Amino acid sequence: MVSVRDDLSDAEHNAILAAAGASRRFAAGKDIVTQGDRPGFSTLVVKGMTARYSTVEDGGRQITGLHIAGDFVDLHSFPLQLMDHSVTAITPCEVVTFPHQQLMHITENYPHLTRVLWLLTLLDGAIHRQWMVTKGRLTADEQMAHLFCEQFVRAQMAGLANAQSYPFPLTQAQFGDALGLSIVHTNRTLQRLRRTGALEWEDGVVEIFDWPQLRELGQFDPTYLHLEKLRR
Amino acid sequence: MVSVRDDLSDAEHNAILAAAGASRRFAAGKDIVTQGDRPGFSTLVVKGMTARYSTVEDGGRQITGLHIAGDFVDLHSFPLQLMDHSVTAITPCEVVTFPHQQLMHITENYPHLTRVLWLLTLLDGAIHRQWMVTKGRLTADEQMAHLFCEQFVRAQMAGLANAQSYPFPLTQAQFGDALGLSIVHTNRTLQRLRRTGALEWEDGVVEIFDWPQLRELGQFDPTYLHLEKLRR
DNA sequence: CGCACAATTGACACCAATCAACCCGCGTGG
DNA sequence: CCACGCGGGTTGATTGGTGTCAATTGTGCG
Repeated sequence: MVSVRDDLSDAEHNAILAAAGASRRFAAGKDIVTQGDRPGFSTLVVKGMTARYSTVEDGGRQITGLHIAGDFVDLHSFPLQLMDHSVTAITPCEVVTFPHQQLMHITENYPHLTRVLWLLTLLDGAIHRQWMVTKGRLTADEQMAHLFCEQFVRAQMAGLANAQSYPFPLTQAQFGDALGLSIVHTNRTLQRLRRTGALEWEDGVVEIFDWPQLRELGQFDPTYLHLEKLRR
Repeated sequence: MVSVRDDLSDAEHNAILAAAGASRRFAAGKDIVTQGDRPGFSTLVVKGMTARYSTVEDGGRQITGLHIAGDFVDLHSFPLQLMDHSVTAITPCEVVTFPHQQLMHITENYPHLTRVLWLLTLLDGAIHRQWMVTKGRLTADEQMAHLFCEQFVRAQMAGLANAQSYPFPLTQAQFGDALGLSIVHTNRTLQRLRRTGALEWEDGVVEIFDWPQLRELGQFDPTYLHLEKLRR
């Protein structure tokens, strides 16, 4: 979402580059971090799409976040240490790890950069709250429209979107896990959305035909994505 | 939840005390911060219960978090500035404000204390994720049992609980807004829970009769509350 | 006394989960 | 080459959970 380079001085930029550790690749479907881990480093997505998820007793899975290039998927594990959920690769992924020791050095020496990292985790929290609202108080159609809107804006911010389309390489089952819906109902809801003519979703690409209508359907207001600049 | 004094050195403790600003009181039902505000300070609850919430077009309300004594309700507004949701007083509340200028001073001079503040916001995020999971993948009964469990543990951590009971001063309508259920269904779900004999909820107090059963019902695993200590 | 609010109950409609098929494209092995 | 399995998508039928509408009770308070 927000590139970590935003608003950074040269010194800060160099510090974050120096903190980067190993590059790693993950095949689609592989876990990048697993619930219960104490990873010792945090992971920045460089290429591909990842999902945070938790499972429940009956085997159900809930995806609690989707992350694309430029997102830290587990920056919270730096202060919290223990992973309370898993992160999996939706597509083949390329990531860079940031050892917590290096992040510690940053927090000891670069207060503004520390606030930027803090802010990145707060954006996740803001998105979490919005998902709670859509899950709790919107219909399946509205919720789905909202998620399509959100992902469009986030893809734009990451520079991954075209004027009217963006990559969205989920299966409908995964999409349903993010929405908290069954596969069947996800499929039917998607078909209703398609019939509105607001969008199409094919071959991992969402194409928006009628943005005002989609935004209206999903009651989408991007304020919670905090597109404005960070306080220095 | 976690008292901000945990793990703090004397110097850090003094710094946080020095950062405290005005004390304020709010009557039940009054907003402490409102969506769209740029408060310029963050608010720590000293007494009473507060709720974060957002509203949707049809007038529906979703409560995205409940906060008790010891919780910062809008610490995220320090890095993010703009409030993307509102916070209201469930009961009469006493709070202390921390001017962002003072928090800025802390982040410039107390790296470990900064990480503690960061951690507090990350705990909110972890709870958000858990709420998403219960909303998306558990039944109303399970979700309600889970919330009762969570609130019990959090009340214990704040020193507000007795051995088997804790204050829970919501109306059923507010409780339903937190669960994402209608008032009627909230009431019926509560009655089913009561009939299990696991708990009672009367006059703003929850009394737990059968903790193992309640925990089992709600599939409650407190890992996500990160009860362990912060990395120094 | 009258009123507002919280809790509760019944009847009903509807949204979404489940179960069960089926189609399709693709890769693989006989 | 073809049969087969498999994952992803789609559809129909049915069930069940949840929302909505409406009404009632009880309580506290002006």
